[in-house]
Amino acid sequence: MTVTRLPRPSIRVTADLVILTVRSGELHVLLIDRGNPPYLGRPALPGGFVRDGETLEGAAYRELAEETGLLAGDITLEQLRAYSEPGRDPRGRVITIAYLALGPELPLPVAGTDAAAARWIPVEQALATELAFDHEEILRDCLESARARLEHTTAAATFCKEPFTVADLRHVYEAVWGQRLDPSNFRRKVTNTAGFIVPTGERRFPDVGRPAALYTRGPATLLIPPLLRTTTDEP
Amino acid sequence: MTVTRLPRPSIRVTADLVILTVRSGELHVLLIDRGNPPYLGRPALPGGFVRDGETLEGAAYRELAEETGLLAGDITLEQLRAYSEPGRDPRGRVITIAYLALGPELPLPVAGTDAAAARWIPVEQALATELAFDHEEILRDCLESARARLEHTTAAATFCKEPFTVADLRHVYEAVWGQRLDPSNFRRKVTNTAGFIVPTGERRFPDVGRPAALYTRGPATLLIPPLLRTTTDEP
DNA sequence: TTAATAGTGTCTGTAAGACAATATGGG
DNA sequence: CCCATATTGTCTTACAGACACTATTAA
Repeated sequence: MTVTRLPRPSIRVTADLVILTVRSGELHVLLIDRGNPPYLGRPALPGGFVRDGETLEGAAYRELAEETGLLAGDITLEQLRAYSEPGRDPRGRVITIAYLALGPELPLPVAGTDAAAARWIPVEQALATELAFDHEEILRDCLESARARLEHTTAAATFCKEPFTVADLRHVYEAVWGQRLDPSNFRRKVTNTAGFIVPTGERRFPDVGRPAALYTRGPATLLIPPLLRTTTDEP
Repeated sequence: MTVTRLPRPSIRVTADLVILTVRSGELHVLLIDRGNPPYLGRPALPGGFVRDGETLEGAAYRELAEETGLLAGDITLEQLRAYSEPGRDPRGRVITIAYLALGPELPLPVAGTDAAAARWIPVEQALATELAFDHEEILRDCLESARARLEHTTAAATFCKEPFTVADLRHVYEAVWGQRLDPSNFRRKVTNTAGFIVPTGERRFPDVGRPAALYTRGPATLLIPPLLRTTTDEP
């Protein structure tokens, strides 16, 4: 039996970012307009090639800083999955690892990058648009991941600028899940989960209605028991 | 302002497999002994380089077939995550995407591959061994992923050769979670979850004790509500 | 009959959904 | 006072954990 030396092709690797934030009660994603071929001028997820001696995480945080000015301390990126269809990039063999970030009302993206423009787009609108590459699939996968994450972790609080009210936190769930939640039951749930939110003792006085107590993020990262969506269906 | 052309290094990519099965009530993982440097003779996860025109999934299923003779129809692989530390492979820049497979009592691995040997090792023993590369970290991550998967999906049934009894299914949970479950409450849970297991009407007559009803896997993939471990702790 | 395992029934505490009731601010 | 929102409380149902109890086979 002859042992054949298998081909070990060189592959270029990118880290692409799905950066989500809630603006005016609606979930938005950061998109750029591509400044180079292929898909010139087409909306796309920010991202770029991994450099020598750089981890995927490093590349993802570098891209994040270039596009938004946000540093690693400001926001947490989480690896989602790899996309490897041979034909997915016309330039050749490119594998992309997608990263998901959840942030509070983020600043407008910085200019001066490769991208012709970078801006916040409501996710519903983004999904109705023709995105570059297979970025629609990546965005859909990240969305489902983000929705599931809210069920089992305290990640929703990272969408909130501190200090925040229980209603602020609830609005995050409502925006990401696209579903209204009962304010009373929601409050009971989050206040009974140790370490989720920590009261500051301060209050916020809105234009109308009773003032609300203010909170900061607590040390817990997991929600036990989880806070489940009511309408769950097969994937 | 000068635009610098960024380096876009070529990277080699592997798909590595964490194949788990339950043998004699204990969770086992498939390991090979490396037949080439680096880490010559050291136990490692099976896996190999992605070829031209091949997806990561394709490479993973090809490796699976080469190592075990199992085909895509026999077992499902699920992508876990990518490992990209620059120094993780002494041969140069190699990024690995890990795949997780859960299977019923699987056949002994086929011989005649690169690997000097392939065999089932209890996971506790594998974790106490010095594995090649960063495979211990990959194995730990896949283990935690498998444990979490049993909580929210019907994946545990894929560990069982059909037809199986409720006790067979319970033994899977006990092996993967490393924790005893109450037979009575476990039965109530799985039989009340629509589409998890389907009775065949047949029974199995063991050497000792009352015969048990036999089941096959049902169409459901998600467990709603989930079947949670009692002892859950922060990651 | 006994040993051993399969399977059923019951009690109890926790938590979620629905929703009423009360509190507290600004007009 | 009225409006809007925050916050508390109550009732009901679902379900998990503990565990007693019954059923069915082989030896």
